[in-house]
Order: sequence, then structure tokens, then C-alpha cells
Amino acid sequence: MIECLLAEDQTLVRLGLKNLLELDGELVVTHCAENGAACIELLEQYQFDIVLLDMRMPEKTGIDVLQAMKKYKNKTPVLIITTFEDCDVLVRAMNLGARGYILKNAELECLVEAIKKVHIGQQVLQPTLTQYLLSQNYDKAEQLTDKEYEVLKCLSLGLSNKAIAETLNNSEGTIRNHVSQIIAKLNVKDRTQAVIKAINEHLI
Amino acid sequence: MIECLLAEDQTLVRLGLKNLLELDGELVVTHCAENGAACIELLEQYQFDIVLLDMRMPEKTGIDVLQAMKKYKNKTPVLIITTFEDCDVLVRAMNLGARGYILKNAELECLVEAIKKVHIGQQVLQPTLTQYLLSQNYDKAEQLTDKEYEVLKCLSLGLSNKAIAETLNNSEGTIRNHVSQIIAKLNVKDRTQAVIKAINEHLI
DNA sequence: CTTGAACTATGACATATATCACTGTTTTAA
DNA sequence: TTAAAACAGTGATATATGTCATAGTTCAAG
Repeated sequence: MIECLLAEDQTLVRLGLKNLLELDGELVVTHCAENGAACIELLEQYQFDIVLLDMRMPEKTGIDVLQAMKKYKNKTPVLIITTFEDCDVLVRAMNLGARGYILKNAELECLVEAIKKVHIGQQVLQPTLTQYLLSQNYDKAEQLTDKEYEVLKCLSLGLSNKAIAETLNNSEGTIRNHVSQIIAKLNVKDRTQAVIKAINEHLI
Repeated sequence: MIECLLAEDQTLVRLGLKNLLELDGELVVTHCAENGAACIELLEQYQFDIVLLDMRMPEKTGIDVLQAMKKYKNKTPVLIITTFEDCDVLVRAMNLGARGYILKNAELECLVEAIKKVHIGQQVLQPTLTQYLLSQNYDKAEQLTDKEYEVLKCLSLGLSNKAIAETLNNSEGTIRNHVSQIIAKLNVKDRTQAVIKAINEHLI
């Protein structure tokens, strides 16, 4: 019996997935989380064989969950279940240790198969992402660091350098440098363009 | 027995919803459509007691389906099942004759209840939309002028004051003043926050 | 005909932003 | 154990941004 933690914010989708999965005799969804924060808590309290993780959630995102798992050295395998082939986010998720991802418009059999593969230690990648990685000459140097993502998140809240410095407990100069880096890496001209890009490309 | 047509593009969500609904003895999903075009075809071929319609679909959207139904005078009641409280689209849908809408993060009981209500001819509206309709003419005094909207649009493209000045054939100082006004009227602190607000509240 | 609103513009000013060069510390991977 | 990166910081500098006071033009409404 494979015990799953299902993190998905939309109630109807969450219930629907739980029911579908449990049609397969080997799978059981022992707990559900309706946001990232709840997911992190459940991971602290219980053991699971696998985490089925939606990316876009309120409170804490899937990325936040993966970061928390990394921090607390939680080795439970993670399968991303996502609506969008949102390449940047997926790349980040894979870099943060996710074992694979599957789209919500996949067939049920694929999902079940993916879960079982991840459970026995295999990776599950869809062709699109691999293509993206190959074609887009994916340059690791151009990837934002975790800290930079944190700063970008603050930027997208409309915070000034000073406010970000206070929020993240840094000097304003440090934040200035991070912002400068973000602007350079995103290949934009100023913070406003960075925020626009972040919103449009779902980087946050 | 209430015979339902379920139009929803994401396979896993579609299957999940079908299973959930059929847990209720009164409901049966006789057909599913994975996009708007398929939905329109099925409506031509079969009779249903109710249509459960996702808004964002490839091929044809939910709006397209409602327009087609209007055109062919198909009177099957429609319940919108949507992820986003995307007020403008929902208003359009209701004007096109949808009987109600429910969010994907509603409880299963609410969905079933909504379906039954719609089936017996009632309307199903969530509070948020009503609030939105009321708040439309809320801060008329703080409305942006046409010119200010133009400038805001430029801001949202990430243009600098100088670039906006060139685009709109004004001096940089004039644009600075407009930006200042926009910032004041939107009650934000700088251009970045103005852009964020513009995007979030669909001001552009 | 006058008033007010929108639009245009300038100059002055304070502050915020972005870049650069340089210096460390810590963490991670080879 | 090195070498790399990420991370934190300082100081200098140039430019962009936002605010204010002030003022002229146009145009529609009273």
C-alpha cells in the first residue's frame, strides 16, 4: 500500500483526485493539504511514501514546500501535479529535488504509473520539459538563486529596497546588489520590468 | 436521475469530478467534453438536464459554448465550474444565460446542491461577484482620466518616463506629473506598485 | 462669458534606484 | 582540501523617479 500526501488547493479537484487514486488498490491518500503551509505541517507530523504536490497554492507554494523539505532534510519523494507546463517553475522544482511532474490533463493511468515509478525511485519527466531544457540552451548561470527568488517575491509585492532589507533582515546595499543581479539575469531594464516578467512568466 | 454534460479540459480533473458527482445517487455524467468545440457538438447530438461548464478551455472557451447555445436556442441550463473568480468573464457568462457559477475550491456538497438548484430552475451566485458588481461604481472620484490610463498602460509595459514621453509625444516632465497623479489616485507608493495593482485589478 | 477639468510644460528638489568595484564569510561540490 | 557559488556587506557614482509650485492652453458645461 502506497501512502500518499495530496497537496492541492482546489477542494473539488483535491477530492476528485483522492477518489480517482484510491480506485487503484495499491494507493491510499492518507492525508490532504489545501495549501503549502498545511502540507509542510503534515510532513513534519507523519510519514508518507510519496507527496503529490500542486505548484500553485495559496499560503505557501509548491516551491516553498520543496524548500522546507530541503531545509528539514525530508527525503519523501515528490511528484509535482500541475496545470501548467510552466518550465521555469518546473526546473526550479526539479532542482529542489522533486522526482518528477505530471500534468493535470494526463490520463489517470499515467498518473498512477508515475506515482508508482516515483515510489520505486525512478524519475518521471514529460517530453516537453526535456525539450525545453535542450532547445532553450538552458543556462544554469542565468537561473535565479533561492535568495534572488525571495527578493523577486518581495519586488512583486511592491516593496522598496529598504523595505525588502527590513523584511529579509539584510542591509539595503545587499538587497540593491540582489536586485541588480535579478535585473541582469532576467534581462530587463529595471525593477518594474522584472516584476512584470515575474508575473507574466509565473516566476513567483 | 439528472443527466449531466461535463465540459472540462484537464483529464484528471474531469475524471475526478465525474466520479465525485456520481457518488450522489441522483447524478450521472452521461458525456464529457475535453474542450469547447466537443461540448458544442455533444449539445447538438444529445439532450442533457444540465451542462457543467469550465470557462478556460482550449479550442473553444466556455463563452464560445454559451454563444453557440444562444445561437442555436439550446435552453439546457448551464452551471459554470471555474477556477478563477474572474469577474469580467463571469459577468459575460451570466449575461449569456448561464444559470450560475461555482468555484473549484467549493465543497462537494455545495457543487451537488448547486447542480440540483440549477436543475430545478434556480440561480446560483456566490457573494464575491455580487460584491464586485456593487463595488464597480465605488470610487468614481478617484477614476483615472483617459490620458492617465494611457500612461498606466505604458507603465505596465515597463516603459521608463522618458520612453513614455517619446511614445505619447510629451515631455518627460509631463509624464512624470501623470505618473505622480496615477500613483496618488491608485493610492500606492511607486510605479511598480501601480503596475502590480493595474495587473491584479485588470485596470489595463 | 466664465469656470473648471484635462492636458501640457518647466525648474527645483529630495530620494530611490541601479551599477560597479571590492571584501569578506559560508556552503557545496569536485 | 581546494575551488566554486551563494551570501552579506560597504562606498562611490550616475541616473531615474516622485513631488511640488507654477503656469499656459483647450474645451465643454453652466
